[in-house]
Amino acid sequence: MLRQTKKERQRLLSETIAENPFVTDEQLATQFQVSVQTIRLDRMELAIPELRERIKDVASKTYENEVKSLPIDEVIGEIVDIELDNRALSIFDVKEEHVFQRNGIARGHHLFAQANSLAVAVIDDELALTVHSNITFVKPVRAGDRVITKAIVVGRDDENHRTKVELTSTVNGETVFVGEFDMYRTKGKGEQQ
Amino acid sequence: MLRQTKKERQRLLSETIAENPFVTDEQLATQFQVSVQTIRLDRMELAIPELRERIKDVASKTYENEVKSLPIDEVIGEIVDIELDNRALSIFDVKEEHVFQRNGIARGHHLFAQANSLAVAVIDDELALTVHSNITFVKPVRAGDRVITKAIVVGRDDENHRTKVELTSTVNGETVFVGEFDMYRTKGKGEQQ
DNA sequence: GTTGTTATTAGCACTTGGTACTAATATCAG
DNA sequence: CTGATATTAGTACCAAGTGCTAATAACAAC
Repeated sequence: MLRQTKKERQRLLSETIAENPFVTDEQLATQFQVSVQTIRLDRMELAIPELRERIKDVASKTYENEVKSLPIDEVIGEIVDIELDNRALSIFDVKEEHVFQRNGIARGHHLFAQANSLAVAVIDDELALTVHSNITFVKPVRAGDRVITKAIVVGRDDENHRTKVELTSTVNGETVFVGEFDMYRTKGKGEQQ
Repeated sequence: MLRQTKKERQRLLSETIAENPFVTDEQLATQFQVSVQTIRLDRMELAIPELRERIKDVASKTYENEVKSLPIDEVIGEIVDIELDNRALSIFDVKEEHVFQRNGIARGHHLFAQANSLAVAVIDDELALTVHSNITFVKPVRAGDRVITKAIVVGRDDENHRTKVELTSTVNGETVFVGEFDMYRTKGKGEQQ
């Protein structure tokens, strides 16, 4: 072969373009010391679109995201059972939009959101805020999984307006997430910040 | 004047392009019922670049803050500065949809999401997952607040694929959130490419 | 009405970064 | 040496423009 095998060049070409989609065929031709036509043949074989299309793709991806801001709304997960100041249960179906594209594992903050929502909901008070929490992601959760989260109120200190809630999330009976939440509540004694 | 004053058309033109930078002069000409040349004169007077430049701008904005371990679109808040495996900074503007209607205080999981996203992003690895975290909501955050979150990688244990990241969020210089995140990463020592 | 000014439209050459296609040449393997 | 594969060259064409000149059109003022 010449300077480099075709295969090797195409491998590097893919990488180069992935790293910097803004590169033109001409620049690539110079870089790999081949003709522009060769680069074009390579792109065709590798099904890599032309510069403008690549840029457009990058741009439209950003644009979609800027518009939608955040998909987390009111309560994450559906509360199916609740006994105020005692315990609560919610269900959250993990979908494609909740997972990392790269590895299909649910982003931690969605599991946290479900737990946090439930911790807030279980407090029988007008105002409940999370003050502190200690959480562990035990096992990866994937799209299609149904996460069942259980909140149990384990302690209450009205002196300091605090309530402690323990959260456990499971998928098919297996624990995937555990957390301890310290919640602030107004009721009990007076003021608020 | 004709159908519309020049001023009014140019005002709408700016708006239209701001809303959708992907529109061509021809489409604009049809929309405003004028010739393509008029649109071009308008763009020139308003100093609005051509379609391709606009798209390139949008694309490069995202690409500037390129993150190896994670496409930027999966991050809550905008990453404004990053030094992989060292530190990162993101900005998140709290809006009405992020707060409790009842008291106007931001829901904890939004702050967590920003912190968690940033903790994932700062890891220079293909796969980064939150394993454990200990967080404290120091002070309530409200709609309109601009939350600046800083992530600092404080420790790394490649034996166990773990990296510890410290997160601090501030609003107007005041700390509102702190957290310690234990992250899992695939690549251990010497496995960097 | 005629004149002046601004606004609009038309047309042409040229640019970038390509596609699509054909044809020639180079390189290597058996 | 021959055939397959790889590479290069060259042409016509496209989108979405820029830059330029020139012709109209619309309206306002005198």
